[in-house]
Amino acid sequence: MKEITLKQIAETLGISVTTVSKALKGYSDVNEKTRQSVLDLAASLNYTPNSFAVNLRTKESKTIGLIIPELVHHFFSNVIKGIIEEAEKNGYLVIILQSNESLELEKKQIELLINKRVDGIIISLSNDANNEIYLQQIIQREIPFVQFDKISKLLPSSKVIINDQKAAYQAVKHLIDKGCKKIAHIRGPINPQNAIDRFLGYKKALEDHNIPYDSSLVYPCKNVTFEEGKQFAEKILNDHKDVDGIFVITDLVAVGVLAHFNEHQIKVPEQIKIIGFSNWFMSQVITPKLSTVDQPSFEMGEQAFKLLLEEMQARKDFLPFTPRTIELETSVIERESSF
Amino acid sequence: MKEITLKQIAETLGISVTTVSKALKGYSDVNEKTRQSVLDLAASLNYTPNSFAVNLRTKESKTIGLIIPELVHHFFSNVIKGIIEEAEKNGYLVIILQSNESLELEKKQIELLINKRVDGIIISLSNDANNEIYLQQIIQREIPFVQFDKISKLLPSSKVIINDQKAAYQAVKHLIDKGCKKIAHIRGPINPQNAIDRFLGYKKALEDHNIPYDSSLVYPCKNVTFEEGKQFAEKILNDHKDVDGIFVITDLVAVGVLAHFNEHQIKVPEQIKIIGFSNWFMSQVITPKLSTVDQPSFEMGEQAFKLLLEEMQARKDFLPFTPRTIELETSVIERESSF
DNA sequence: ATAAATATCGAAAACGTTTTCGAAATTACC
DNA sequence: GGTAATTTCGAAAACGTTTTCGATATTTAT
Repeated sequence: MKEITLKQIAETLGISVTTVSKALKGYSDVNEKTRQSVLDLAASLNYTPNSFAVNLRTKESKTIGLIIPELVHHFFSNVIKGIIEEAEKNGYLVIILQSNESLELEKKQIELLINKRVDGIIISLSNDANNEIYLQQIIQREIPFVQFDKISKLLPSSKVIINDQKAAYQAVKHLIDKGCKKIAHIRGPINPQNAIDRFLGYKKALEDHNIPYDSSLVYPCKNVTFEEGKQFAEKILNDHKDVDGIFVITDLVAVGVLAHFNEHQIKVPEQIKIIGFSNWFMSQVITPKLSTVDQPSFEMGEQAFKLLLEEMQARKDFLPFTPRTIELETSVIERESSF
Repeated sequence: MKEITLKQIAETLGISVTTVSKALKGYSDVNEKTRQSVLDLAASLNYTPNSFAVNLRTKESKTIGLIIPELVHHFFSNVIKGIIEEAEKNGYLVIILQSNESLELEKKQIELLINKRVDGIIISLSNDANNEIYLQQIIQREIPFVQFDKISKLLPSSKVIINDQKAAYQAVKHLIDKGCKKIAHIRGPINPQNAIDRFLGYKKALEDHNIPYDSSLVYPCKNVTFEEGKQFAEKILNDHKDVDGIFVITDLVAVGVLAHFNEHQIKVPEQIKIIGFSNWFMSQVITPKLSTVDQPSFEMGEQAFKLLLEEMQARKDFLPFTPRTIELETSVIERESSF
C-alpha cells in the first residue's frame, strides 16, 4: 500500500525522474515512445502527483478560504453553493469557516487561512467588523481577496454586492404604492453597512413620497432572529396603533412578525402590510405568503469566485490588478402579505 | 514582502536552521538563551511555518474533506456546522463539496479529495450510491472515513446515523394514537437506505396496530421537493377520499402537502393529520405548525468528526482501528398538524 | 587528574515535485 | 566528410520543514 512516486516510475522504466515528470506534463523534449511508456505505467499504477510536493514547489494550493457569519442561513448557503460550484469548475477547492458573528473568531480564522497559505480569501464580514487591522493585513500580504454582501467599504478589495439602499427604497415604495401611510422599519444591527443602507433607502422612500420620517418607527434588531420578529411585532402594535406597513430587514424576522400577527388575529395584509428581504424559501410557503426583495444569492457566489480568480491569475502573472465591484440586480416580489 | 523562513531567522541569528526549528518546536536540546532569542525574533517577524513544507514533511495536511448531496438544506447545513466547529476545535479545516445527488460527481469529488491528500473524508451518500468501487477505494487506501445519514451499510466504515425505522415507527404510531385509521406515506426515492428504513418503520407500525398495509397508499418521491409534496397531496385526495393521516419522508415535502391542502380548504388536522421528518426550521412557522420527528443534526456533525478523529489518530500511531457506529436519538414533536 | 555523563549544536538526508541548463546523441545540410 | 541544427535526456538545485545522528563542549563523578 505504498504511494506511487515519480521516482518509482523512473526506476522501473530505467529513466530519470526528470523525464518522467516531463512526460506526464507534456513537455516537448521527450521522445514519443518514452512518453507513451511513462503514461501507460503511470495509468496502470494509478499514479497521482503528491499535492503536498506540488504545493511546495509551485507555491499554490489550488484552495481558497471562505468565511461567513452563519452557515445555517438560506441566503448564505446559496452563496456558498455558487462559490463552491464555480471554484470546482476552475479546479479550486473551498475551505469554509464560520465566524458566528464573532470578531474574535473572524480574526483567528483569517490567520488560520493565511497560515494555510490558501490562494485567496472570500469573506462576508461579521456585524462588528469594519476596517480592522487583520483585514488590512490580507491586502498588505497581497493575498487575493473578495468581499461580498456584508462588506467594509473602506477596505480596498473586490466586492460583490447589491444596492441595498435602492432595493430597500423599492420595497418601501411598493408599500406606499399599495396605500400604506405609516410604515415602520425593523432594521438590522447598527454597524453592518447593508443594515445602514437599507435603513437609508427606507428613509429616502418616505421623504420622496411626502411621508414624514419618524425615528420612533424604527426598531433595530440585535440578533436578527425569528423571536425578535415576534417581539417587535408586539412592540409595534403597542407603540403605534395606526401602523399600516412594515419593512423588515430580512425574511426570517418578517416571518416572526407574521407569526405574532397570526396568533393575535391581526389581518395581514388588510390591517398591516409586510415586506421582507432576501426571498428566503420559507417566504413562499407560509400563510400569508410573504412579499420580499429577491437577492441573487447563488449568482453572488459565482461572481465572487470569478473576481477572486481574476485576481489570483493576475498575481500569478505579475500583472497589476485593480479591485472591481460588481453590483447585482434585485427585484421586489409581490405576494399576499402586501396585496 | 518576502515570506519569512527558518533559514532567514537562522542567518540573522548566526545559528543553524536545525536549532531554530528545534527552538520553535520546544526540543529540549537547545539552550534557554538561544531559544529565547529565536522565539523573540520569530514573534517580531511574525513567522509562521510554511504549511506546504510541513505537509510534505509530516505527510498530513490537517484538512478533511466533506461531501454532501445538497448544501442548501436545513438538515445538512446543520450537520456541516457541527463538523466544522468540532474540526476547528481540533485544529482541522474542512473542504466541502456537494454531489448534487449525482453519482458521477460524487466519484470525481472523492478522487479529488484523495489526490489532495486530505487526512480523512466524511460523506453522506447521494441517492443512488451504494457499494461502489470508488467508495471501497477509500477504505483500501486506508483513508480515515466516516459516513453519516445516507450511508451504505455494506461499506465497512464508521457511521453516524439515527434509527430511521424506529423513528418512522414512532411517527406513524403518533398518528395512530391520534385516531388515524388510514394512513398514507409519501416516501423517499427507492434506493437510499433511510428512505427504505422509514418505509419499513411505517409498515411495521401499521401491522403492529392491526391496520392492513396497502401499497397503493405509498407514494415515492423522485426529487424530494416542495412541488412533489403539492402534487402528491392532490393525488392522494383523488385516489383515496378517506385518508386521514399522512407520514411524509421529510418536512420540505410535508410543507408542500400543507400548501396544497391550504389552497383547497382541506382542514388540517381535522380532516387529515400530517407528520413530517427532520424538524426543519420552517415547520414551526407555517400554518398549521407541522408535527415532525426531530433529528439531532448538529450533534450528528460533531460525532461524525469525532469518529473521524479517532481513526486519524489511530492511523498515525499505527494502532488498529475498528469502525464504530453511533446511533443518535430522535423524538416526535407534536404540533398543530396532528392535534 | 581522568573518565563518564550531560548539554548544546549543526550537517545532512528526507519528503516529492518542477525547472533550468547543459550534455549527448541523432539528424539535416552543404 | 564535416559542421550545424535538432532531439532527447538527466544532473542538480530548489521549495521549507523535520528529524536523526554524530560532534563538540561542558559539567559531574571518581
